[in-house]
Amino acid sequence: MSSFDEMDAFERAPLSARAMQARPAPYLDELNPAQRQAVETLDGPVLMLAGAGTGKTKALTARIVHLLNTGRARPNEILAVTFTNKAAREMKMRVGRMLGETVEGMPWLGTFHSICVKLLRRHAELVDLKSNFTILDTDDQSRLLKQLVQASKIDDKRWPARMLAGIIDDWKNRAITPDRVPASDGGAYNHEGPRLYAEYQARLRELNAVDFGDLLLHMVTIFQRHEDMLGQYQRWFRYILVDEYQDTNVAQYLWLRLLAAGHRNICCVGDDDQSIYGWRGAEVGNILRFEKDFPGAHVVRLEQNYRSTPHILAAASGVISGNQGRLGKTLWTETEEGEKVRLIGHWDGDEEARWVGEEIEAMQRGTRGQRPFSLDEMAILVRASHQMRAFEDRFLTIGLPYRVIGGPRFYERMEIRDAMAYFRLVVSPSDDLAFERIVNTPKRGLGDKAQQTIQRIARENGVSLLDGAALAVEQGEIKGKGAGELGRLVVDLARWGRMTGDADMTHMELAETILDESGYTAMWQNDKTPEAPGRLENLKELVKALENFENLQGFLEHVSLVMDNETDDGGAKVSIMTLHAAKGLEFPAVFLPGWEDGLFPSQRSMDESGLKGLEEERRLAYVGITRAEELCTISFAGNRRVFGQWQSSLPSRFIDELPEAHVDVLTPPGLYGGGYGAAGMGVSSGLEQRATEANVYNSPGWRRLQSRAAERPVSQPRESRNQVIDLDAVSAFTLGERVFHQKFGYGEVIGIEGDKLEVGFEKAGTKKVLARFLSASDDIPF
DNA sequence: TTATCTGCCATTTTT
DNA sequence: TGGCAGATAA
Repeated sequence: MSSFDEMDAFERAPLSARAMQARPAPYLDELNPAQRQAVETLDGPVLMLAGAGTGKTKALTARIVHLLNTGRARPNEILAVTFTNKAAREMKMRVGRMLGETVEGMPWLGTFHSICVKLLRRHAELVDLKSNFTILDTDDQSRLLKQLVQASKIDDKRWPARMLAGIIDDWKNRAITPDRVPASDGGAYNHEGPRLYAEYQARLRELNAVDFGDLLLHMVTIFQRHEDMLGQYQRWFRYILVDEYQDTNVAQYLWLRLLAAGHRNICCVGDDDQSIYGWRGAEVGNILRFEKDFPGAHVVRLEQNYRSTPHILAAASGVISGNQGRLGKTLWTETEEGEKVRLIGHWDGDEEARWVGEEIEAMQRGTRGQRPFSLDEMAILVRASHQMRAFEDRFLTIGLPYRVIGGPRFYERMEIRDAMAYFRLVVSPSDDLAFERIVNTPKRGLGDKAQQTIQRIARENGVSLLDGAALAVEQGEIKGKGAGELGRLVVDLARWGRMTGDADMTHMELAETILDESGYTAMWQNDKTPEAPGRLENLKELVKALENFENLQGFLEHVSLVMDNETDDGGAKVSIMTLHAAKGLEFPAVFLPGWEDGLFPSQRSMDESGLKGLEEERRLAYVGITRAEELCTISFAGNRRVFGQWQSSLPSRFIDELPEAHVDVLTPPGLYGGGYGAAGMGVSSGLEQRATEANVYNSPGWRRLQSRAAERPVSQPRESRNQVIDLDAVSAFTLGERVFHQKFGYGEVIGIEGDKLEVGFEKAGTKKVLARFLSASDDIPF
């Protein structure tokens, strides 16, 4: 700065620019203009509307790095919240990588829940808890509720406890404490809901426990009641970043608003089009309302997509444009056109699975005209997990390696919870829920009656169940072999408890000792059910996982919040998962099966939530399509076995919403198409036939479908459909038959091996082709 | 107390 | 059709 003028310019430049002159910011060069704006607008409220695949995480991490680099905040002054541990981990990793070697910890980068645990442990006394409270998982929660329900003499047949659990969760999601249950909700759970909620909360306090919902709710309560403390945190967290804002529920929203109320330096990132957790309490309204909540907010749209081809984006946009009240984004891309979204109809669900299996194999070999895809690059995304079975069955029979993503988490497995209950009891002997879980596991001859006795004695003496058990044994209230076993358990637990302080023993060794001496390991070793070996394996995993922690306490502290199972046992596999589980992931090739009305969009969604439900389903469709990078294949089946019963169904209404110009129909018209109707007499259809080559299929099932289609109310016209049910062509050919192939032309069948045929083509020579790519040549009438 | 049976009921799921 | 929970029988 030699001249005055330069000095002046420097003074007038935004603070960030000045700071950047001091420090190089190479990470900014890698951003597109929108991303850069989102990163550089540091002060005041910012809403980053990030469409699918637009580099949201990149922008978010760059923003954190920028805050640090410009000296706006120290690492511990940034509050960055995510929903999942995975997202938190990834962000941590990327921030570290961007910053280079010197990675200072970001103590307040984590999930809503983990951050709230940290805060709540500090201030537990403000909600009548001790700072070593336990966090109940859903299983503990429902057992507790069941006890309360039964104690209230409520018919838990008609009013299942899990229903109550749902209602209470819902209240907690909406930040409603027992004293504030709105009158309109008073009738919940046979009018007992509000009372039981209060009882449940009281019971949790007695147990010094919280459930997941409480973590947020308690913090909101504390902040609302203690302004001074809120003020401290408002000053402490100078910048707030929120990922997946469209998934926040009311409690999370309030929590954020309270914390941001002072400086309003809050940056929320999200995509209203990807809000798919409404049923879990997420409020799309939060993101739609952002500009009202934070007047003067900068809204930045990330619209350049780096993931998918134009056809895929266009298809996704076409579908999502059917939704009302969107903030609106127009995704665009520079990538080359690629293939259109493929659409194919199948006769039934089994046929669909078979086709997908073959298609995957073909794509793997690269014989479908595309580049070869590795199995890791392909995924099947379904609406409901029961759809997975058809694929699993099929893939098992053809020996196609696959992996199912989702399903029960590691720590949700029975053996893991049992083992953890032992650990819990060793660490905190007054953990009654843990005691209940394992008193009779393994079987110790302590049935209902014995357990009731323990409960009674514990209550009479005002002590924990474990102490009650000790008394019961002393007083001879428990008889028979149970008495000896129970006495031994009590003594053992106390002994293991003393061993936690033993310097000669690692906590892993202790854990093993507990599992062995309690007889728990032996229980599974003696179990001859097929899953027993797997459970023993899981227990080993559990002990191994302990390595990462200082001691048992430390492990238990974190495990309920941050343990997930990512057992990647090498080898390329096709992924199968639900659409929900796929959010945030991407694959070069994606299969979206089961696009049938009732299944997807799900009838239940529409029944329960009407238009709102339908729109969420549509967002789910949007999420599904936008997972695909190069090739997206949508399919449906005309018949499906539902709960063992065959049902025919109509293609999903979302299929109608796909823009025709970006869709390649792999099956010919006929079913709903004008003109071809019931007069059908064709026998086979080739998959490669295009829409222009009409074909009809003649069978009872086909006719059933047609009549169903005809019955459809006029209010929902479904005209000029472009797809037809495919049929299994395998058996349709005989040696010497004259056939037609889309690519190779006419030829004669000279050999049959299962579903593969050897065909001598007139022009292309002898080839081995899949039967389904052939049609009897006489049946190409049009 | 434990083993077997019957009958019910079936989305999406993170923490 | 199948998985699970509660009821029943041994």
